[in-house]
Amino acid sequence: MTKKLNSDPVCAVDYAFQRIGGKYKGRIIWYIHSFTVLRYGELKRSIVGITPKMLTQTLRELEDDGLVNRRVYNEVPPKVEYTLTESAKELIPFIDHLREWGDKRMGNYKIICQ
Amino acid sequence: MTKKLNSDPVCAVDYAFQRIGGKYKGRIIWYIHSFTVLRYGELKRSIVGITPKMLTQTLRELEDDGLVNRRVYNEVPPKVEYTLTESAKELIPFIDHLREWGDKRMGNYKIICQ
DNA sequence: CAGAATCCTTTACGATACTG
DNA sequence: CAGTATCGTAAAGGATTCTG
Repeated sequence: MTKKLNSDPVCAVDYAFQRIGGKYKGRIIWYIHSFTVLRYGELKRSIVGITPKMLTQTLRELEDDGLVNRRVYNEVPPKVEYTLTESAKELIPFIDHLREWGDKRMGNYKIICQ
Repeated sequence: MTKKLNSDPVCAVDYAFQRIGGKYKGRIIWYIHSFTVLRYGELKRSIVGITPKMLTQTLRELEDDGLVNRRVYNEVPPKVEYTLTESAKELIPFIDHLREWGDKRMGNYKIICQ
């Protein structure tokens, strides 16, 4: 199973934050957007330090919420590609805004991302 | 003490989400923005179900992160007002966009907020 | 390669009572 | 009114091992 239900959202802001909150969701969406399409292993290498469990779990939640598409190729070795849905793409301009906002204020933390 | 350090953000997106994540931050920012200025008790009544502990803790984190101003009047009974900083105001278009996005997709949950 | 399974730790959050 | 303090629960996240 993917995850416990979040507590019911009490408003749209709340609802939205529940979908894209969590430790990795913002980054995952941003990375997939940056590369248009990413395989599981590529994501794994991009999100430094994430465990396979968390990556899978987070991707499933995003899929369940209609934010990412999961495409499985029937090959050996296996190949799975992740892309953003149209719904998720609507979020990009403002995740970008958020990124700039964060960038301006990060100061010390200057580990590069993306 | 207000809170444990979040794990170090690894990029600007991450950094930003850490500042405005959590169960109540989005809503608190949104409410203060809607009313321009809110007292502690008014916030308490707006954020239905929040405990004083969580409200205080969340407000302190927002203050520490430079997102809200806390103004204390030296009166009896006490009076404390919260407003958004310029930095937080930059986030409003983003949160508004997010709110619209959430609103479009909420479906069932139609408890009104604001 | 792309994960699933299991177990465990940490952190967020909640209930309740009290105070200047 | 605007908080603190203490204690407890639940959810999020991590480590490690295994598999089709």
